Amino acid sequence: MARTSKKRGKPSEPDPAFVERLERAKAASVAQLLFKCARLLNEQALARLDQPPGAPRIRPAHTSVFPHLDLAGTRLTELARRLGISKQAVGQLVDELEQMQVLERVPDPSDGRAKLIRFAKHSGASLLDGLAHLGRFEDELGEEIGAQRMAALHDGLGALLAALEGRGPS
Amino acid sequence: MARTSKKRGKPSEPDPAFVERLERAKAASVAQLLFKCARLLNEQALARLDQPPGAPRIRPAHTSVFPHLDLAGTRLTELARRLGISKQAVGQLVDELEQMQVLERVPDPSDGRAKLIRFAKHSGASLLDGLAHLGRFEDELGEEIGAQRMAALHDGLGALLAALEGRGPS
DNA sequence: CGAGTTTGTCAAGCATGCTTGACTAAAATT
DNA sequence: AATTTTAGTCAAGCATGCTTGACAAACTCG
Repeated sequence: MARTSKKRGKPSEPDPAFVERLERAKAASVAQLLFKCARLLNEQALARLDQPPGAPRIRPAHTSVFPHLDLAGTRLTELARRLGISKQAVGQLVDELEQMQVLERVPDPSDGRAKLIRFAKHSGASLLDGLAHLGRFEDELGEEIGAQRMAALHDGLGALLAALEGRGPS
Repeated sequence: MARTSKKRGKPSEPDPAFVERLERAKAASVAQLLFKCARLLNEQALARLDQPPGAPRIRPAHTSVFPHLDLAGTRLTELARRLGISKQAVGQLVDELEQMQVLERVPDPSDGRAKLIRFAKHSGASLLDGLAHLGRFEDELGEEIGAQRMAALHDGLGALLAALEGRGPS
């Protein structure tokens, strides 16, 4: 970092309007924080599960499914609608989670075409235990940064999400 | 939702411990909010630029570079270090941004090997203007959810990021 | 019953955002 | 001067998380 270099005459680059635009471009601070946090949070949360390296692992995309699952079971199409992605994409996620015995598909008694997707109530589902453990992770972080801040974060994110959903997709 | 199905004797599935684990697994609320917000924010922010469909576009990964750029220019290796990714990955991002005339590479006068990466002060850089416009997007969202909440969000995310960075990579 | 819709699946493909490995040229170290 | 380190690049590859298209079986409606 030995910036012993030259600055002859001019003080580098004065250009004021340029610098302003530039600072603007750099200033996506909340968005940047959001990204980094999301990335790190996912990363570390999943690292906690320390799953076998070779076998199919639970990946970030999988976790997004859980909050949309009803206890009684939810249809694939409904899941796709809630997640805002294609049925096929959900199907793949469910396939993998089923293989890991985290979820299970049962035929919908009220519709022969449909299947209900729900948590497997399989006793050996240690992965599900691991997932539950992830809730703890959040609690820990809450302790670390303070419950109040965590609550504010929850509130702010909720509002932000509402604002975002309110504009984009229309 | 017409749950006309069978419930003989038992009220569905009483299994209390199971349900608790399950709710835990579903309860990654802050993390889920974080993800959705990050995704939507990126999506909508970039949609604002409405760039030509055929040509190389600015993608989410690009924007993560800007906050780490010094005005005087920053070396690729330093950028890679700050971003926590490989030099090659940064190189590719810079390549693309250079092609779009958003950034430029200039030889580092103090080191013949190195190049300084900085914003192109090219007059026709309408893309940079567009990027600056993204700052406005955040401001707008701030107005929508309230400046106070936005500040709380900023604070909370900062703390969360610090907590996350403090544990993981060690 | 027959037309049309809906549910889930099979298959293939693609954009993104990285990675690792090998290499050149310039600098620093000895 | 010889060796080692550092800066950047070239090339290839891969995991992730989707997509679109086509389809069979089951349901709904006329």
